[in-house]
Amino acid sequence: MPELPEVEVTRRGVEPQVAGRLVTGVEVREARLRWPVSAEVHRLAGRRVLGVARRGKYLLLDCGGGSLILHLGMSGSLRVLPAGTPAGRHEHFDLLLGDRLLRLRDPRRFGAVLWAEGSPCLHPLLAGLGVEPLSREFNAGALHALCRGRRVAIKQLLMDSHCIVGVGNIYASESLYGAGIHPATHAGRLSPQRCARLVGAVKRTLNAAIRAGGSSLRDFVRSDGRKGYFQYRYAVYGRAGLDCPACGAPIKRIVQGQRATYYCARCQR
DNA sequence: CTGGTCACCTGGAAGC
DNA sequence: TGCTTCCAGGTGACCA
Repeated sequence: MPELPEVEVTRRGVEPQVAGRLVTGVEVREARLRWPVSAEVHRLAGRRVLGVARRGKYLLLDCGGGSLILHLGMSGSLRVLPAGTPAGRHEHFDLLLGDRLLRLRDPRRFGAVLWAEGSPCLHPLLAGLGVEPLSREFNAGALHALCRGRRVAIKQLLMDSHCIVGVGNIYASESLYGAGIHPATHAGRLSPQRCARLVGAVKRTLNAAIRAGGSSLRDFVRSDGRKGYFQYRYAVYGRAGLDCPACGAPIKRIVQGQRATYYCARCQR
């Protein structure tokens, strides 16, 4: 379930384990991910990992002069393990770093392992990305401007990575609940005041999830193998028919853009 | 440009 | 028990 919080939790776990280390090799056991693992990835040996950044749901391993781009898709997770640890099913990629390795497991293979020469932000997949929701640039005015003239449901706009990065299906529902906004509201009809409430709710929701180590519904584990526990804190996601924690009304489930949305019809208007 | 739909892939749970 | 159907964290490509 890697949305921004899971990717950020992964980044924070991975960075101290890999920064400054020399790449001693690469193992690709399955190259058929969302895109074929790019050929340049095999030539990483000899480069040094300088740091680990995040842009939206992408992890960027800065190798100086280029970056390894990792995406966890729907079911991916990254772990740091001792060198030589045998690989299990769905463990498609290892970055070897001397006495340890960084391993990608991704059962559904919607993830990606790509190489970006030079600045990763110029890569076609990253160049068109929207605002980082935890940055100062994501504020009421910015959200209101993004919404202007748009008829899409606000929930779908929140999830549109060309507008705002990192907010996926879980945290979109949770944030709209936090803001008291009905998920089907046309984006262009939100007042500046409601945009301000939504910005606050998104930031609070994402930060709370990061503090909880993310959500572990099925596949996600942190880089040390521990699970996150934000899934126990959901107010609405996956809770159709159960009581709203605030008012007790039954949580509703609708489908928007072929994705499930959960909300409280009493608390969210 | 906008909004809507489809595809990619695997596995777990629910239904019959 | 066994087979079928549905559903799941993402997002680029394609269409009208």
